[in-house]
Amino acid sequence: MTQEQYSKYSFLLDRTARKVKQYAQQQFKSGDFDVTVDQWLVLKNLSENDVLSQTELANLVFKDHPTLTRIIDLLCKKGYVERMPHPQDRRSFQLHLTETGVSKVTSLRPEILHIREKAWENLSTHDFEEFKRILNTIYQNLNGESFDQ
Amino acid sequence: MTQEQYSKYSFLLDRTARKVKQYAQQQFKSGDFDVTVDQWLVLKNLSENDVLSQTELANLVFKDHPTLTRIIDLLCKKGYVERMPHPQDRRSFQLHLTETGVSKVTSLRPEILHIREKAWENLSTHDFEEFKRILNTIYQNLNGESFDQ
DNA sequence: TACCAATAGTTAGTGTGACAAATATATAAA
DNA sequence: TTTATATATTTGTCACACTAACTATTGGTA
Repeated sequence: MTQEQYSKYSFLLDRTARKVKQYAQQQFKSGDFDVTVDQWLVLKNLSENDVLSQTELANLVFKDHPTLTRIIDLLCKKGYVERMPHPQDRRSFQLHLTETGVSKVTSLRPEILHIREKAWENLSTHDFEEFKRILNTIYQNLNGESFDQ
Repeated sequence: MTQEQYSKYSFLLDRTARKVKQYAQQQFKSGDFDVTVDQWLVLKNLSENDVLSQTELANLVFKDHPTLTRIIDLLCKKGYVERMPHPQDRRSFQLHLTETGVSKVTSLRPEILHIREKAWENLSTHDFEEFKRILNTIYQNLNGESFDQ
Protein backbone atom coordinates (compact mmCIF):
# COMPACT_ATOMS: atom_id res chain seq x y z
CA MET A 1 0.00 0.00 0.00
CA THR A 2 1.56 3.25 -1.08
CA GLN A 3 1.02 6.66 0.45
CA GLU A 4 -0.73 7.64 -2.75
CA GLN A 5 -3.41 4.98 -2.33
CA TYR A 6 -4.03 5.93 1.27
CA SER A 7 -4.73 9.49 0.28
CA LYS A 8 -7.82 8.41 -1.65
CA TYR A 9 -9.90 7.93 1.47
CA SER A 10 -10.43 11.66 1.82
CA PHE A 11 -11.88 11.85 -1.66
CA LEU A 12 -14.20 8.87 -1.19
CA LEU A 13 -15.24 10.05 2.25
CA ASP A 14 -16.12 13.52 1.04
CA ARG A 15 -17.89 12.20 -2.03
CA THR A 16 -19.99 9.74 -0.05
CA ALA A 17 -20.87 12.19 2.71
CA ARG A 18 -22.09 14.65 0.10
CA LYS A 19 -24.10 11.98 -1.67
CA VAL A 20 -25.75 10.91 1.58
CA LYS A 21 -26.72 14.47 2.40
CA GLN A 22 -27.88 15.17 -1.13
CA TYR A 23 -30.00 12.03 -1.29
CA ALA A 24 -31.67 12.80 2.01
CA GLN A 25 -32.23 16.42 1.01
CA GLN A 26 -33.94 15.35 -2.22
CA GLN A 27 -36.23 13.04 -0.28
CA PHE A 28 -36.92 15.82 2.24
CA LYS A 29 -37.83 18.08 -0.63
CA SER A 30 -40.08 15.69 -2.48
CA GLY A 31 -41.86 14.98 0.81
CA ASP A 32 -42.33 18.70 1.55
CA PHE A 33 -40.63 18.33 4.92
CA ASP A 34 -39.98 22.10 5.09
CA VAL A 35 -36.57 21.59 6.76
CA THR A 36 -33.05 20.89 5.57
CA VAL A 37 -31.05 17.86 6.66
CA ASP A 38 -29.03 19.94 9.11
CA GLN A 39 -32.12 21.66 10.46
CA TRP A 40 -33.56 18.21 11.10
CA LEU A 41 -30.50 17.19 13.09
CA VAL A 42 -30.99 20.22 15.31
CA LEU A 43 -34.72 19.63 15.73
CA LYS A 44 -34.12 15.98 16.60
CA ASN A 45 -31.59 16.84 19.29
CA LEU A 46 -33.86 19.49 20.74
CA SER A 47 -36.67 16.96 20.90
CA GLU A 48 -34.47 14.60 22.92
CA ASN A 49 -33.42 17.25 25.44
CA ASP A 50 -35.93 19.39 27.18
CA VAL A 51 -33.91 22.59 27.36
CA LEU A 52 -30.51 23.37 25.87
CA SER A 53 -28.31 26.41 25.48
CA GLN A 54 -26.84 27.05 22.04
CA THR A 55 -23.41 25.99 23.30
CA GLU A 56 -24.75 22.71 24.66
CA LEU A 57 -26.57 22.07 21.40
CA ALA A 58 -23.48 22.93 19.37
CA ASN A 59 -21.55 20.27 21.28
CA LEU A 60 -24.24 17.69 20.64
CA VAL A 61 -24.49 18.20 16.90
CA PHE A 62 -20.81 19.07 16.33
CA LYS A 63 -21.51 22.31 14.57
CA ASP A 64 -19.73 25.58 15.28
CA HIS A 65 -21.44 28.52 16.91
CA PRO A 66 -21.95 30.73 13.86
CA THR A 67 -23.48 27.86 11.91
CA LEU A 68 -25.77 27.00 14.78
CA THR A 69 -26.83 30.62 15.23
CA ARG A 70 -28.05 30.68 11.62
CA ILE A 71 -29.78 27.32 11.78
CA ILE A 72 -31.59 28.41 14.95
CA ASP A 73 -32.52 31.71 13.27
CA LEU A 74 -34.13 29.79 10.41
CA LEU A 75 -35.92 27.36 12.72
CA CYS A 76 -37.28 30.25 14.79
CA LYS A 77 -38.47 31.98 11.63
CA LYS A 78 -40.27 28.77 10.65
CA GLY A 79 -41.87 28.62 14.09
CA TYR A 80 -40.37 25.31 15.22
CA VAL A 81 -38.01 26.66 17.90
CA GLU A 82 -38.03 29.45 20.48
CA ARG A 83 -35.19 31.23 22.23
CA MET A 84 -36.12 31.91 25.86
CA PRO A 85 -33.89 34.09 28.05
CA HIS A 86 -31.88 32.12 30.58
CA PRO A 87 -33.19 33.01 34.07
CA GLN A 88 -29.73 33.40 35.66
CA ASP A 89 -27.41 34.21 32.73
CA ARG A 90 -28.39 37.09 30.48
CA ARG A 91 -25.80 36.09 27.87
CA SER A 92 -27.48 32.79 27.25
CA PHE A 93 -30.67 31.41 25.74
CA GLN A 94 -32.70 28.35 26.58
CA LEU A 95 -33.80 26.69 23.38
CA HIS A 96 -36.91 24.60 23.14
CA LEU A 97 -39.30 23.28 20.53
CA THR A 98 -42.63 24.99 20.02
CA GLU A 99 -45.76 22.84 19.81
CA THR A 100 -45.48 23.05 16.04
CA GLY A 101 -41.88 21.91 16.38
CA VAL A 102 -42.81 18.93 18.51
CA SER A 103 -45.45 17.74 16.08
CA LYS A 104 -43.07 18.31 13.16
CA VAL A 105 -40.51 16.01 14.77
CA THR A 106 -43.15 13.42 15.57
CA SER A 107 -44.44 13.32 12.02
CA LEU A 108 -41.05 13.34 10.29
CA ARG A 109 -39.11 10.88 12.45
CA PRO A 110 -40.42 7.62 10.92
CA GLU A 111 -40.14 8.93 7.38
CA ILE A 112 -36.54 9.95 7.91
CA LEU A 113 -35.58 6.63 9.46
CA HIS A 114 -36.94 5.02 6.32
CA ILE A 115 -34.92 7.34 4.07
CA ARG A 116 -31.75 6.58 6.01
CA GLU A 117 -32.13 2.83 5.48
CA LYS A 118 -31.62 3.04 1.74
CA ALA A 119 -27.86 3.52 2.12
CA TRP A 120 -27.46 0.12 3.82
CA GLU A 121 -28.72 -2.11 1.06
CA ASN A 122 -26.17 -4.85 0.34
CA LEU A 123 -24.38 -4.20 3.62
CA SER A 124 -24.42 -6.23 6.82
CA THR A 125 -24.73 -5.43 10.50
CA HIS A 126 -21.04 -6.27 10.81
CA ASP A 127 -20.23 -3.77 8.07
CA PHE A 128 -22.15 -1.19 10.01
CA GLU A 129 -20.13 -1.81 13.18
CA GLU A 130 -16.85 -1.72 11.28
CA PHE A 131 -17.86 1.46 9.54
CA LYS A 132 -18.67 3.18 12.82
CA ARG A 133 -15.40 1.98 14.36
CA ILE A 134 -13.29 3.27 11.47
CA LEU A 135 -15.10 6.62 11.27
CA ASN A 136 -14.67 7.16 15.00
CA THR A 137 -11.00 6.19 14.88
CA ILE A 138 -10.32 8.65 12.08
CA TYR A 139 -12.21 11.35 13.94
CA GLN A 140 -10.21 10.79 17.09
CA ASN A 141 -6.90 10.62 15.22
CA LEU A 142 -7.50 14.10 13.86
CA ASN A 143 -9.21 15.61 16.86
CA GLY A 144 -6.03 16.51 18.70
CA GLU A 145 -6.64 17.15 22.36
CA SER A 146 -9.94 15.65 23.34
CA PHE A 147 -11.83 12.39 23.06
CA ASP A 148 -15.37 12.72 21.78
CA GLN A 149 -18.08 10.12 22.21
CA MET B 1 -30.20 -3.50 15.27
CA THR B 2 -33.02 -1.01 15.24
CA GLN B 3 -33.78 1.54 12.56
CA GLU B 4 -32.78 4.22 15.02
CA GLN B 5 -29.25 2.88 15.35
CA TYR B 6 -28.81 2.64 11.59
CA SER B 7 -29.66 6.28 11.20
CA LYS B 8 -26.54 7.31 13.10
CA TYR B 9 -24.22 6.58 10.20
CA SER B 10 -25.20 9.79 8.48
CA PHE B 11 -24.22 11.83 11.50
CA LEU B 12 -20.88 10.06 11.97
CA LEU B 13 -20.13 10.20 8.27
CA ASP B 14 -20.81 13.92 8.04
CA ARG B 15 -18.90 14.65 11.23
CA THR B 16 -15.86 12.68 10.13
CA ALA B 17 -15.82 14.09 6.61
CA ARG B 18 -15.88 17.61 8.03
CA LYS B 19 -13.12 16.79 10.49
CA VAL B 20 -10.93 15.37 7.75
CA LYS B 21 -11.39 18.46 5.62
CA GLN B 22 -10.93 20.79 8.54
CA TYR B 23 -7.75 19.05 9.69
CA ALA B 24 -6.24 19.18 6.21
CA GLN B 25 -7.27 22.80 5.76
CA GLN B 26 -5.58 23.78 9.01
CA GLN B 27 -2.38 22.04 7.92
CA PHE B 28 -2.61 23.72 4.53
CA LYS B 29 -2.94 27.04 6.25
CA SER B 30 -0.11 26.62 8.72
CA GLY B 31 2.10 25.52 5.80
CA ASP B 32 1.12 28.55 3.69
CA PHE B 33 0.01 26.34 0.83
CA ASP B 34 -2.06 29.17 -0.69
CA VAL B 35 -4.80 26.76 -1.79
CA THR B 36 -7.85 25.21 -0.16
CA VAL B 37 -8.43 21.48 0.11
CA ASP B 38 -10.90 21.50 -2.78
CA GLN B 39 -8.63 23.66 -4.93
CA TRP B 40 -5.87 21.11 -4.32
CA LEU B 41 -8.09 18.28 -5.56
CA VAL B 42 -8.65 20.20 -8.77
CA LEU B 43 -4.95 21.03 -9.21
CA LYS B 44 -3.98 17.41 -8.60
CA ASN B 45 -6.38 16.11 -11.23
CA LEU B 46 -5.23 18.70 -13.73
CA SER B 47 -1.64 17.65 -13.12
CA GLU B 48 -2.51 14.04 -13.93
CA ASN B 49 -4.29 14.89 -17.19
CA ASP B 50 -2.66 17.05 -19.76
CA VAL B 51 -5.75 18.85 -20.99
CA LEU B 52 -9.30 18.69 -19.68
CA SER B 53 -12.55 20.50 -20.30
CA GLN B 54 -14.48 21.71 -17.28
CA THR B 55 -17.07 18.99 -17.81
CA GLU B 56 -14.42 16.28 -17.90
CA LEU B 57 -12.82 17.68 -14.78
CA ALA B 58 -16.17 17.93 -13.02
CA ASN B 59 -16.74 14.22 -13.64
CA LEU B 60 -13.31 13.37 -12.27
CA VAL B 61 -13.65 15.28 -9.02
CA PHE B 62 -17.40 14.75 -8.57
CA LYS B 63 -18.25 18.39 -8.23
CA ASP B 64 -21.06 20.08 -10.09
CA HIS B 65 -20.43 22.57 -12.86
CA PRO B 66 -21.20 25.79 -11.00
CA THR B 67 -18.93 24.78 -8.14
CA LEU B 68 -16.13 23.92 -10.52
CA THR B 69 -16.52 27.17 -12.44
CA ARG B 70 -15.94 29.08 -9.22
CA ILE B 71 -12.97 26.98 -8.11
CA ILE B 72 -11.36 27.41 -11.54
CA ASP B 73 -11.99 31.16 -11.33
CA LEU B 74 -10.03 31.29 -8.08
CA LEU B 75 -7.21 29.11 -9.40
CA CYS B 76 -6.92 31.30 -12.49
CA LYS B 77 -6.81 34.41 -10.31
CA LYS B 78 -3.97 32.80 -8.33
CA GLY B 79 -2.14 32.04 -11.57
CA TYR B 80 -2.08 28.25 -11.27
CA VAL B 81 -4.52 27.42 -14.08
CA GLU B 82 -5.34 28.82 -17.51
CA ARG B 83 -8.48 28.53 -19.62
CA MET B 84 -7.56 28.12 -23.29
CA PRO B 85 -10.25 28.22 -25.96
CA HIS B 86 -11.06 24.83 -27.44
CA PRO B 87 -9.89 24.79 -31.07
CA GLN B 88 -13.06 23.13 -32.43
CA ASP B 89 -15.75 23.97 -29.88
CA ARG B 90 -16.22 27.60 -28.92
CA ARG B 91 -18.46 26.65 -25.98
CA SER B 92 -15.67 24.83 -24.25
CA PHE B 93 -12.33 25.52 -22.61
CA GLN B 94 -9.21 23.48 -22.38
CA LEU B 95 -7.83 23.73 -18.88
CA HIS B 96 -4.20 23.31 -18.08
CA LEU B 97 -1.76 24.14 -15.31
CA THR B 98 0.56 27.10 -15.73
CA GLU B 99 4.25 26.64 -14.96
CA THR B 100 3.56 28.09 -11.53
CA GLY B 101 0.76 25.58 -11.15
CA VAL B 102 2.98 22.66 -12.08
CA SER B 103 5.64 23.62 -9.56
CA LYS B 104 2.97 24.22 -6.92
CA VAL B 105 1.69 20.69 -7.36
CA THR B 106 5.20 19.26 -7.33
CA SER B 107 6.10 21.00 -4.10
CA LEU B 108 2.83 20.30 -2.28
CA ARG B 109 2.24 16.67 -3.22
CA PRO B 110 4.59 15.02 -0.68
CA GLU B 111 3.49 17.32 2.13
CA ILE B 112 -0.16 16.54 1.49
CA LEU B 113 0.43 12.79 1.35
CA HIS B 114 2.02 13.15 4.74
CA ILE B 115 -0.95 15.11 6.12
CA ARG B 116 -3.35 12.48 4.80
CA GLU B 117 -1.54 9.67 6.66
CA LYS B 118 -2.43 11.03 10.07
CA ALA B 119 -6.02 9.79 9.80
CA TRP B 120 -4.88 6.15 9.48
CA GLU B 121 -3.07 5.79 12.77
CA ASN B 122 -4.37 2.73 14.65
CA LEU B 123 -5.98 1.37 11.50
CA SER B 124 -4.88 -1.50 9.27
CA THR B 125 -4.62 -2.05 5.55
CA HIS B 126 -7.62 -4.34 5.86
CA ASP B 127 -9.59 -1.56 7.54
CA PHE B 128 -8.71 0.66 4.63
CA GLU B 129 -10.04 -1.83 2.09
CA GLU B 130 -13.23 -2.38 4.08
CA PHE B 131 -13.74 1.33 4.44
CA LYS B 132 -13.41 1.89 0.70
CA ARG B 133 -15.79 -0.98 -0.02
CA ILE B 134 -18.46 0.32 2.36
CA LEU B 135 -18.17 3.93 1.16
CA ASN B 136 -18.49 2.85 -2.46
CA THR B 137 -21.45 0.61 -1.70
CA ILE B 138 -23.28 3.44 0.06
CA TYR B 139 -22.50 5.77 -2.80
CA GLN B 140 -23.85 3.35 -5.36
CA ASN B 141 -26.95 2.58 -3.29
CA LEU B 142 -27.91 6.24 -3.37
CA ASN B 143 -26.71 7.09 -6.83
CA GLY B 144 -29.83 5.93 -8.60
CA GLU B 145 -29.26 5.28 -12.28
CA SER B 146 -25.56 5.01 -12.90
CA PHE B 147 -22.56 3.12 -11.63
CA ASP B 148 -19.52 5.25 -10.82
CA GLN B 149 -15.98 3.99 -10.52
C1' DT C 1 -14.55 48.67 44.07
C1' DA C 2 -12.00 48.22 39.87
C1' DC C 3 -9.95 45.31 36.80
C1' DC C 4 -9.52 41.34 33.86
C1' DA C 5 -9.94 36.90 31.89
C1' DA C 6 -13.40 33.66 30.41
C1' DT C 7 -17.87 32.68 28.39
C1' DA C 8 -22.36 33.12 25.31
C1' DG C 9 -23.70 34.53 21.33
C1' DT C 10 -23.59 37.42 16.95
C1' DT C 11 -21.70 39.47 12.68
C1' DA C 12 -18.81 39.59 8.60
C1' DG C 13 -15.97 37.53 4.98
C1' DT C 14 -14.64 33.73 2.09
C1' DG C 15 -15.24 29.19 0.17
C1' DT C 16 -18.08 25.37 -1.02
C1' DG C 17 -22.47 22.63 -2.35
C1' DA C 18 -26.95 22.05 -4.50
C1' DC C 19 -30.26 23.55 -7.57
C1' DA C 20 -32.58 26.36 -11.18
C1' DA C 21 -32.29 29.24 -14.90
C1' DA C 22 -29.82 31.78 -18.53
C1' DT C 23 -26.49 32.18 -22.46
C1' DA C 24 -23.92 30.65 -26.21
C1' DT C 25 -22.73 27.28 -29.35
C1' DA C 26 -23.06 22.82 -31.62
C1' DT C 27 -25.52 19.13 -33.85
C1' DA C 28 -29.45 16.59 -35.56
C1' DA C 29 -33.95 16.62 -37.73
C1' DA C 30 -37.44 18.37 -40.79
C1' DT D 1 -32.11 26.09 -44.50
C1' DT D 2 -34.80 26.47 -40.68
C1' DT D 3 -35.99 24.44 -36.42
C1' DA D 4 -35.39 21.75 -32.56
C1' DT D 5 -32.57 19.70 -29.28
C1' DA D 6 -28.42 18.86 -26.79
C1' DT D 7 -24.10 20.46 -24.66
C1' DA D 8 -20.63 23.73 -22.12
C1' DT D 9 -20.38 27.10 -19.10
C1' DT D 10 -22.04 30.93 -16.25
C1' DT D 11 -25.08 33.43 -12.98
C1' DG D 12 -28.11 33.75 -9.00
C1' DT D 13 -29.89 32.12 -4.67
C1' DC D 14 -29.94 29.74 -0.43
C1' DA D 15 -27.65 26.90 3.07
C1' DC D 16 -23.61 25.41 5.57
C1' DA D 17 -18.40 25.47 7.35
C1' DC D 18 -14.72 27.86 9.18
C1' DT D 19 -12.16 31.93 10.85
C1' DA D 20 -11.75 36.23 13.00
C1' DA D 21 -13.48 39.99 15.23
C1' DC D 22 -16.97 41.98 18.11
C1' DT D 23 -20.64 42.83 22.03
C1' DA D 24 -22.42 41.76 26.27
C1' DT D 25 -22.13 39.51 30.51
C1' DT D 26 -20.18 36.81 34.18
C1' DG D 27 -17.04 35.62 37.76
C1' DG D 28 -12.72 35.86 39.99
C1' DT D 29 -9.18 38.69 42.07
C1' DA D 30 -6.40 42.54 43.52
